Amino acid sequence: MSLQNTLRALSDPIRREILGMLKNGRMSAGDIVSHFEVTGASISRHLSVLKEADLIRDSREGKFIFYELNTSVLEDIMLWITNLKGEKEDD
Amino acid sequence: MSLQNTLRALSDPIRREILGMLKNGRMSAGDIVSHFEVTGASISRHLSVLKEADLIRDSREGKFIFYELNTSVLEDIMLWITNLKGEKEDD
DNA sequence: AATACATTTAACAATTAGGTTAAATGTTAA
DNA sequence: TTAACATTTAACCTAATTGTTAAATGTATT
Repeated sequence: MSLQNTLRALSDPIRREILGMLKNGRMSAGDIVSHFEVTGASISRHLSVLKEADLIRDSREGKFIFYELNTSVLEDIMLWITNLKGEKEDD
Repeated sequence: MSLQNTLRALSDPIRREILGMLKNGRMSAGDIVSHFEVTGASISRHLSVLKEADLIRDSREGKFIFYELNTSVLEDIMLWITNLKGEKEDD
């Protein structure tokens, strides 16, 4: 919801890896968990951080909760960086 | 030196503000400190985090240490984000 | 060499973050 | 409605982060 949230969410390697996995399509929480060594509870909290940052969206389907990537907030980071570099390329 | 370091460095609002200040040119540590409410020691550690991340460079000139922005590592973040969004725009 | 100034480093306290296990919630199916 | 499964939430622990003050370092000036 804010640049702060987004950057904080991206500052953890597990969370970045989750985003990378979701690039190939949506996955259930369980499928995501199975790619890591840490517990489901731990991944669940990572997912909630990503969700708070609006980097992912979730939707329940029966027993499963599916997560999918939402890249729109990444635009803000791009803008911030571009601006820092001197807004040479952006309008 | 790594995406991890860079993103971690950017995840703190004071550090981002420091970078924003340096956009307008180099500044001494003391000048940077005077823009914040926190102590010099605290800013000094923020500066060292930014330096470890290679986001700033320092050079001593007499009593002063000047800091300047180094935007080159931001490229890596741009690439990572672009790739996550589907590498539609990059090569 | 002694003092003063600019900045960093050390030592410590408070807060935040990330991990674990156990309990709770939501959903499906018997 | 009970049992089983998928996931989250709670309680707790440890490690990392951020801030403070005090001491240390590096440079300039007298």
